[in-house]
Amino acid sequence: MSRDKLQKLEMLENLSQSLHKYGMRTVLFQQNMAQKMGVVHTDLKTAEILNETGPITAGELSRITGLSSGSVTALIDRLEKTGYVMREKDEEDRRRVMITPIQKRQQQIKDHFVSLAEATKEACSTYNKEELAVILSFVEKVTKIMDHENEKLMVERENGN
Amino acid sequence: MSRDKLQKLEMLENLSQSLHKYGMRTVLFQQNMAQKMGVVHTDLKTAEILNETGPITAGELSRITGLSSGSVTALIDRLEKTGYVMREKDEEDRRRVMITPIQKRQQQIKDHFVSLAEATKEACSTYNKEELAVILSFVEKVTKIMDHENEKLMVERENGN
DNA sequence: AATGGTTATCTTGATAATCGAGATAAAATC
DNA sequence: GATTTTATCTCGATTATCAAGATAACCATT
Repeated sequence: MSRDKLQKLEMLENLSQSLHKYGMRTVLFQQNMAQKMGVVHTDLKTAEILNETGPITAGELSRITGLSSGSVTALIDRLEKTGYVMREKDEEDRRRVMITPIQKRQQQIKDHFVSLAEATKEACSTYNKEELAVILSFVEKVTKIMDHENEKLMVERENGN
Repeated sequence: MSRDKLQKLEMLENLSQSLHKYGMRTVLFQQNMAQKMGVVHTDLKTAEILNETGPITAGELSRITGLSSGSVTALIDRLEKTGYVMREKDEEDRRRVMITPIQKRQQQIKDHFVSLAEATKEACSTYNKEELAVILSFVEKVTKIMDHENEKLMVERENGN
């Protein structure tokens, strides 16, 4: 293998490890933030999921979070009580319960992430447009990979470990 | 503001949001993985912390994880029982208990992340060395930011919310 | 329209992770 | 040497989660 190729492999390995470290910090950050907001880690996680997906059913929430149906019911109870979401019966299929995020509360959550977002934008402002385009493509790429890996794990779980 | 500048600001905002989405998926991934491995989310998180820090005291673990001292004791009990760590009395300060990760088990954890790491490296192999250098610098940059934000949250917590 | 089977959510009792306050013991400070 | 602080552990209470079963709506077949 060429010297150039080896160098690149090394960089890829380096990148993979750095990304892993970053991921760990993200997990810690979310947990710290939940604690600051006075909610359980699961609750913040769920609010964030709903923020991205919009209204979904309890079943979908169960699948995404990996919680049992019973836990999801309790989870929704908590989120409803604290005003983050509301239950809405689906008129199409009346067994279904749609979980709808409440805008006002969602905004309050986002406010907590402002500091992080600003720091990120600030730090990345040193990159020029071409570099930013590369970085953005990278983040979107690894996001897709995460989606794929998560899908694999969810399917495994459904087929009984 | 110039048209160019506006475009860049938009890209930065876009990047920040994409990164947030990626973070959410990382959190879900770790939770899914913990479930697959049959351990509590906290336990995997702790094992990963120890993997990076090396041996630390119970107190430091309490600070990093945000758990109470009582919970940390129980946490270490679980990790010790399942062979992930061992307690070691610090001879310098005999109140202290050092938590030392056990290599063999740590490796077993890493094995679970191989699929993700390979997929990441594969996907990023399309970038050339210059691009990879930019991306790597970016990841290291946002990791530092996360460290800083986490430190802020930990200090807030210690000063009673 | 009746039946049986599947799907979606909720209910309930049990388990266990976490908290919080207090106990113990070692170190640091005066 | 006495007091205060620090580090961990112990233990009872709380609560998030699970697992299994109940309920109710949908769907397909007859």
